[in-house]
Amino acid sequence: MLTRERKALLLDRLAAEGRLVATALAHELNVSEDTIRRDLRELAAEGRLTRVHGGALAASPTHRPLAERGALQTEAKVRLGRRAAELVRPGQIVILDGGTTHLALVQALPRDLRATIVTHSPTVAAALEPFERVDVLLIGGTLLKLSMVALGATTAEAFGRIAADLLFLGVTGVHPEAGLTTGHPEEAALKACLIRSAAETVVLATPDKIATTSPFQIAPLEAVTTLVTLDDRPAWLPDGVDCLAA
Amino acid sequence: MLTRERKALLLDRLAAEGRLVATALAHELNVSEDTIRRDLRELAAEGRLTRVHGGALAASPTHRPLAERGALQTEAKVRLGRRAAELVRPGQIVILDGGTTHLALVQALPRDLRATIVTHSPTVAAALEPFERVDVLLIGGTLLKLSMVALGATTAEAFGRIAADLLFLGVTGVHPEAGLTTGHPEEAALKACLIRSAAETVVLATPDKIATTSPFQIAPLEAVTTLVTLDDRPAWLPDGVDCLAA
DNA sequence: CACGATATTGCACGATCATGCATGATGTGG
DNA sequence: CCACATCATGCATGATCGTGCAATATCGTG
Repeated sequence: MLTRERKALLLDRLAAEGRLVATALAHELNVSEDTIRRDLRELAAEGRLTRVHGGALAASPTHRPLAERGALQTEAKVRLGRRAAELVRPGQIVILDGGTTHLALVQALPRDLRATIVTHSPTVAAALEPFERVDVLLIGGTLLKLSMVALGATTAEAFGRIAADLLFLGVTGVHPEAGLTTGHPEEAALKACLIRSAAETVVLATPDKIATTSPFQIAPLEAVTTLVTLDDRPAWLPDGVDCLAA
Repeated sequence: MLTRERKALLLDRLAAEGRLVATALAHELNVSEDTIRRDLRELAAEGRLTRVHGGALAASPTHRPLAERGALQTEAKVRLGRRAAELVRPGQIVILDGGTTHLALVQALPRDLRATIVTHSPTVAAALEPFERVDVLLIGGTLLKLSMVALGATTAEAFGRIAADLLFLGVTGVHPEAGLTTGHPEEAALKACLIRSAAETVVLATPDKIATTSPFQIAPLEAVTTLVTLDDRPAWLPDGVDCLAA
C-alpha cells in the first residue's frame, strides 16, 4: 500500500469514527506501529488531525476556514511558501511581512513549530492562531487597507527594537537595477526598517515580480540574503545573493 | 479507549448533566477510580471543571480557547452584533475588543461607515479589511492565543495614549457582585485600560455570561455605560447602566 | 544502464505516559 | 468521636512515544 493512500485512508477512517488507535491500525494494515505513528505525526503537523497518546482525534473544526482560504492560493504561492517554510529553524525569531504569499508560508509551517514570529500584518497574525508553540509578537500602527499591514512611526520604532534571525520580505518588484521595490512610499520605508532588524532577509518572488519595478525603492538587491523563486536563478542576481528554486 | 477521548467524554457528560460522580464513571468506563480521579484532577487544573468531593461540577464558563467556542457563531451573537452596530455613529473613534461577538459586530457594520476603529485583535482587524472608509489603528503586543488579542506593557501604553468615544468590551462574566470578569489576569488588566481610554463602555453579553463570574475582575458594573443583552434587563443592574435588548 | 539522491520502512534505544495498587491523609456523615 | 468514603502521593509495570540508524525501494539524471 502506498504511503499517501494509507494516509488518506487514515483520514477517512478518522472522519467516520472520530478517533484512531495506532496499534489497531498497524495490525489491520499490516505495517509496523512505527509507520502508523509516523503517519499520524505527519498528518498532525499538517493540522489534519490532533495527535493524542495512543492514536489521534479529529482536529478542532475552527482551524478549517484557514485551509479553505488556502484554496484561493495560487499554485505558485503555495510552492514558494512550502520551500520558504523549510528555511525556518526551531527557536528562531522570524519577522513575517504581510501579503498572501506569506500567508501561504504560514500554512506550510509545521503545526508543532516552536519559534517567535513578529509581524505587522493582522492577517498573518490571525493565521498563526493554530500554532500553539509559536509566540506571536504583533506590531501595531495605522492599517493600510491595500496591503493590510500596519504602518507609521510607532510601527517603525517597534521594529527598531527587535533583532530577528530571519525576515521574510514582501516586494512587488525585483529588478537588476532598481533593486527591491514596492507600490507605496511609506510601506517602502518600513520595509527598509524590517531589513535592518533582521540578520538575514529572504524574498519570495513569484515569476510576475522578477525583473519588474514598482515606483518606490526599498533597498538594493544586495540587501537580500536569499531569493526564493520558481524558475532558475536570474543571471543578473548579485553573487552574494542565494537563490532557491521552489 | 484513549485517555484524551475519555476526558472529552467526561466534559461532554458534564455539560449535559451538570455533575460527575467518580465511582459511577469508573464502573461505567471500566477503569479504576484512580484513573477517573486523575482525569478530574487534571481537567480541574486546566480550569475545565470544578473538583468536588466525590466527583466534579461545571466550571464557570468559557475562558477556553477561542477555537473551541468560536465554532458556534450563534444566532445570539449575530443579533447582539446587529444591535450594537447601531450604536456606532459616523466619525466616532471606537475601540473594539477581541472575541467572536465583536467579529459579529463588525459583520453588521454598514460597509460605507466612516469611522476610526482601534483594536488589539488581529482577527478583528483582518475582518475590517472590506470597510474602505474605516481607518484602523492596530495596537500591537504579545499575542495571547487563547483569545487572540495583543497583551503586554506596550499594548497598555498604546491604549493609554488614545481617547476614544466608544468602547465595545468583551467579558466572560457579568455578575451583580463580581462585576465584569474574565479568565486571564493580564487580559483583565488590559481591559481595565480600555475602559479608561473611552468615554463610553458597551458590553455585549450573551445569556451564558449573565450572572456568572470568571476568576479575574476587570471593573465593577458601574464602569459600563450600556449593556446589550438578548433578554430583559437584569434586576440587579445598577441604575446608571443602560440596557438594550437585541 | 549506472549512479547518487530521496523516500519509506522496520528496528533498537531510552524517555515519557497511562494505569492500577498500596499507603497514609483528609473529608463526610452519623 | 467513629466508621467509612474519598483523596493525593509514590511506585511498579506495561504501553506508547520520538529519535537515530540501517536496509530497501523508488526516483531522477546522465
